[in-house]
Parts: sequence; structure tokens; C-alpha cells
Amino acid sequence: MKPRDEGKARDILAATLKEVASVGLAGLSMEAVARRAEVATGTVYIYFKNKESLINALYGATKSELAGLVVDVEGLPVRVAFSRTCIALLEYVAENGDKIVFMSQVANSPLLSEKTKKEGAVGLDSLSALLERGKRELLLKDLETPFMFAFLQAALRGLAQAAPSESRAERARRFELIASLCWDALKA
Amino acid sequence: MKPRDEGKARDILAATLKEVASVGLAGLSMEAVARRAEVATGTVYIYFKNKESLINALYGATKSELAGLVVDVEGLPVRVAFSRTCIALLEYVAENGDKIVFMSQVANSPLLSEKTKKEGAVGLDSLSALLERGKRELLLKDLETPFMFAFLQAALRGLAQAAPSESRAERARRFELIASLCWDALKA
Amino acid sequence: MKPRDEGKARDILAATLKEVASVGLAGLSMEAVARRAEVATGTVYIYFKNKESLINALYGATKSELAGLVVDVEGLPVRVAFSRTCIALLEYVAENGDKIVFMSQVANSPLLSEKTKKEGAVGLDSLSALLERGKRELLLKDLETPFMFAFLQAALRGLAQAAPSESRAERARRFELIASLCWDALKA
Amino acid sequence: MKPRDEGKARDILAATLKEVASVGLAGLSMEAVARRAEVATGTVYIYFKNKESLINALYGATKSELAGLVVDVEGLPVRVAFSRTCIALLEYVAENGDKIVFMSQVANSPLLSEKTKKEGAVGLDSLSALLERGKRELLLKDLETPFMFAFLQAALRGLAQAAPSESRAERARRFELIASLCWDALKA
DNA sequence: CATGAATGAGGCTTCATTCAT
DNA sequence: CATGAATGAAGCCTCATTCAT
Repeated sequence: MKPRDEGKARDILAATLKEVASVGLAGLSMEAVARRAEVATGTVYIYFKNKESLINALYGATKSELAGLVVDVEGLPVRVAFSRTCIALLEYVAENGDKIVFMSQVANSPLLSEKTKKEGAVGLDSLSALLERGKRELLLKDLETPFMFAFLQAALRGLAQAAPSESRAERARRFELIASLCWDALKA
Repeated sequence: MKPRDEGKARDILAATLKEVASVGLAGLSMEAVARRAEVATGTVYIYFKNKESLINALYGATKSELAGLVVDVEGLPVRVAFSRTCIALLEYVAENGDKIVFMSQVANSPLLSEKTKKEGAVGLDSLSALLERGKRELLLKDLETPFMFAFLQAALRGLAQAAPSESRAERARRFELIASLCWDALKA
Repeated sequence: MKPRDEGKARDILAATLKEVASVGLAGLSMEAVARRAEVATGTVYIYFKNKESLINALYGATKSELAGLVVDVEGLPVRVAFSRTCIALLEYVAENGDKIVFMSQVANSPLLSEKTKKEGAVGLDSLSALLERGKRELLLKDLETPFMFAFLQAALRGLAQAAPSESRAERARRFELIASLCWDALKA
Repeated sequence: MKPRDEGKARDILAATLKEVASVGLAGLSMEAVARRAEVATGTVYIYFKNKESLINALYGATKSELAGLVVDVEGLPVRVAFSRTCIALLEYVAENGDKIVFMSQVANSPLLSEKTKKEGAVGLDSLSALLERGKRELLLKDLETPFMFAFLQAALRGLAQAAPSESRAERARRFELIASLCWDALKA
């Protein structure tokens, strides 16, 4: 008996990501996914019930990854935690452009079940916690947290795209800039 | 290929928009567009060469609409023009959710020709002009314009979504808030 | 505009019949049906929503045809009407072997919706009427009508198959024989 | 290809029967058979070469079973032997509805090899013998034996289906009735 | 022998596009 | 111009069969 190779599931998810990046969600075909993952068409259906399932699984996995990037060590000053989180997120977004494209394509698509959409949102509450700490310490404007949250998400997503020629150092400086720009927007 | 009945072309574009909003770009079918526009399938092909054409036409039209919203009357102080533009954009985004969904769905899709993508970008240079005026007057941070541009676009798009229960007045206040938040982010 | 050609629907039904006769219900493919009907695959779906629909439509049409064969002229003696009906049914069964094969294949298949099964049964009540008249006139055994009905259906279906070499006259004689055999079975 | 564990082969045949009863021959899948038999997919292929093999084996086994039901003790009067055989067959059909459904589904399917079809027919000659004895003793009509045979088969198959609410006693009476009805049909 | 993951051909169905009316 | 029936390629998914363990 050949045991179910969980590496294969990852291969398929990775292939899906690349496919969406290259042909868009609208152009995604299970056959292309299989081909890119170097498995037979039917194999995809061993690991994922159907196309919708595959999309949702990838969405969920990516959301979780994002949630892991937030920095909120209690001992750290808000300003520092905030800045580090921004930079971590920017780095992630910059280095995982495919995932971001995928997320934004999927977000407004009926292929994403309501259930998955809900679950995902939960993941990021440590960022909420950080923002609330900032408000309590009167460092941040007294705005509703989800509102600030949305602002950050939008700003970071939009700004991460690097000029492809940019050097490591340039990029680091740019990210610092963005982080302070976001801080300026939200600070009291 | 833009025959007499210009109203029918508009109907078809409008139908396309609603379809994408309801089933996503991935689920868009010419038949559904035709049905929603209350014309025969073949009729769509009289006004638009093919599916790609239809998508590109809608994309172009929407981009143009957006460009028309920027306020940069020479005589107006930067701060005021900036604020008014932000609010105009927010209002547009809030009231044309379908169009925004459409734009973001289409942006990463191979259905959108490179040519159309380029053209679209041109539209918004009066906003660039405004930002540059701000920098010259030392009111804004000395950042690259496309960078500021990206920031604004992302922030506004992400923040426009209203809580559906929100009153007219509440929304107006919220939009003022966002505008000043953006100003804080960019101001020197 | 090309009007919907109802002859085409008949062609498709006929093709379905022949396919089931030649490869069985289990081997029936929509592609083969289309090929035999000399239309494109997609065309079948203009006239029938899907495979199940096609099967059900054919089942319904055939049931109706069968119902039309029953002879029960009020003025006719029961014995005569009975005999004529038997012979008409036998002739039909003999000459429409494909349809009978189809009906029996479909009868125990989940492809046949309960709704269609019900409807079909209604069609044959003129035969029920005839049998009940026979009972009232004390010519037939006092058995429940559905029971007699089932008996006839089974006997006729099983007996119609001709030896392929049989002449017209031989067949006529054989059918008379079967009819009287059935009468013997049911007569008081 | 009939290895040690004969019980497993029987399990698989039984599972096949139930599957056909529940989803029809058209819907039969080897995977479902394996699941119902509680073995792995591959195991089915140890006991049966392929799907066709499995079907044919089940068909053959069932035909043999049927042949074993005929009663023709030389010393018994024809009328009694006939009646007992009818009742035995009816009971079998009533209690093995699944098998009957299976036989009729399979009979017109290309999955059944011609070879198997032939073999099966041989099995029932003790019934033929009984009928011929009846004709020699001038108790039965002088009809061709295969003809009478077909009549009986059809009538019994069609009539066995019990009303599900029927009591043991009611059913026994009904079967007596059918047997005498068949006798009336065939008697001289 | 037994397992069930893997394969890929093939079936059902949809849909962009064409064309006869 | 408008229509919608017709086409057939292509996509999703199933399933008979094989094979590594």
C-alpha cells in the first residue's frame, strides 16, 4: 500500500498558486494544476474533493500563514511591535506575490465558501490586540479597530509590490518608510 | 463595431458588471450576460467582438470614470483639493461596489490585454499633478509620486466598504476621517 | 433565427432508443446518442436538460404510445376487446423490441425519476377499465385489477419475442394463441 | 483466480448485488462494490479479473440457484409438481428481489458475454421435462415447450413483487392463486 | 494476499462563437 | 440588425485498472 503522500498535497497547492498567478482564477483549470504539479488529473481529486475544495484549502492555508507574521510581544513598545509587524507583512507580501494575487482574486469569487471566509478572519486577532493596546496607551487615534485594520491591510497590500530592479537595501529602506507612513496615519 | 443603438451596448456592459459581481469573473458566461441584458446571445457579438473585447471595453470605461473624479482646481489649496478628491473617490467606490469588484477581478486576469492596462493608467494623472503640487509647496512628504499614488489607491479602495446599516451622515463623517487619515500619512 | 426543429428532438429520442438496444442503458453515452442522431453533442442539451431528462422523456413517450394501443369500445364484448388489445400489444412489442428493451432496462434504474414512473402508470387505465368490465359481467375471475394487470404485462412482454424466421401468418396464429392463453388464465 | 478465501468472493458477489439493486447496473462502480464488501478496491481484482468477469460470475451463480428450485419428482402428479415449482419460484423471486433486478438489468447489457448467456439457459431443463410430461399425459395444451416456458417465466417474475405490507399468510394464498392461474392458462 | 494511492481515458456538461433565418 | 439554435472544443470529474508497499 502506497501511503498518502502529504507532500503531494503541498505540491498541488503550490501548483494551484502558480497557475492562478499566471492565468488568473478565471483561467484556472484542474488539468493545468495537475500538469504543473506533475501528477495525473485524478490524483488531484484524491487530495481535494473538487475545484472549490482546492481553492478553499489554499485560501485557508494562506490566511493562516499571514496570521503567523504578526508581532506582539507584550514587553515590546507598541511603536516597535507595530513597525516590525508592518515590515514582516510587507516582506511576506513582496516575496509571495503569487499568494497575494491569489487571495485578492479569490476574495470576490463565489468559489470561496462563506465558511472559509469566516474562519480566515479569526486568524489575525493578535494584530487587533496590538492596535487596541496602542489605543489604550493613547498612542493611536481613537478609531474603531476593524477600521484601522482595513486601512493597514489595504496600504500594505498595495505598497509591497517592489520595483523588480530594487536592491535588498533599497527595499528595506522602502519598507521602513511605509511602516512609518502607516504609523503617521494612525498615530494620535 | 459600435453600431447605432448605443443604449444596447450600455445595457450589455451593465449586465456584464452585475454578472461579475454575482458569479465572479471565473463564472462569467456570455449567455448569462445576454440574458441579463435582455438580448440574444448573438447580439452581444454585434457590439463586442468577443468576450475579451467586452471585458476590456468595460475596464476602459470604468477607468475613465474614475479619472473624472479627481479635483484639482488650480486656485484651491492642496489640502482642500486633496480632501475633496479623497471623498469623491470614496463615494464612488462606495456606490459602485460592483465596478470595484470587477476591476480587481480583471486586473490579474489574462483576459485583460496589456494595451488596455497601459491606457487605463494614463487617466489618473491629474491626481499625480495634485500630489506633485503638494510636494513643491512642502506640504507633503518627499516620496515618489507613484508610491503615494499606490498608497492612496489601496487605502481608499480598502476603506470605502460601508457597514450596510450606516446612515448618510455617518458615512460622510467616516469619509472625512479617512481623508484626514490619508493626509496625515502623506503630509510632511 | 433558426427555429427549434422538433423533428430533431424525435431524432435524438430515436437515436437513444437504438443506442440502448445496442449497448444497454449502462453503456449509453451522450456522445454516441449525438453521433447516431447526427447532431453535435451540445445540441442534445438544447432539447434535453441532461441525460436523466432524456431518459425520462423517452420513457414517458413510450408509455403513452403503449396506452394508445388498448381497445375498449363500449359496444364490444369483453372477450373480443380483450383479445384485440392483447394482439395489438403483442404486435407493438414484437415490432418495437428496442422500446421494450429500453423500458425494462430503465424500469429498475435510478435514472428514472419517481415522478415519471407515476405519470406513466396513469396512461393505461383504459385497460383497467376493460378488466373491471369483465369482472362485472362475471366473465373474469374476481382478482384485484392491478394483479391481473401485472400478469398481462408480464406475459405479453415475455411472449412477444418472435422467432426471427417466423412468417407473418405464423406470427398471427401465435398471437391469437397467446391471447386465448391469457384469457384462459383470467376467465372465471 | 479463485484463491483461498472463498468467503471473500461471496462477500463481493453479495455486495455487487446490493449495489445494482440500489444504483442500477449503469451506476455500478467497482469502488462502491469494494466499499460495500469491506475490502480494498484492488482486492476485488484478485477474485475477479475485471468488471465484466464479476458480472458474469454473479449472473451464472444466480442462474444455477434458480435451476435448483424446480420440483419434478417422477412419482408426483404433474399438477402438484407444477404447483410446487411455481410457488418455490415465486418465493425465491419475492425473497430475492435484488437478484431478479440484477438479472433483468444484466440480460440486455453488453457486459454479459454471449457465452454466459448460453450456459445459463441450460440450467432449467428439469422444468422443461415437467412441462413435457404434462403434455404427454394430455393435461397441458399442446404448445411448444419453450413457449410455455417463456410464459411462466414472465408471469412469475411479474407477479412475485409483494405488497410490502402483506402478511405471510396472505402471501401464501396469493402464490397459490398465481400458480392456479398459470395452470389454467396452460391446461388443456 | 491485501491495500488504497495513482493513473489517465472517457463521460457529462458548459459555453464561446457562428450562422441560417 | 437581431435572434437563438447549432456547433464542438474544453473543462470537471469519475472510475476501471494497475502497482508500489
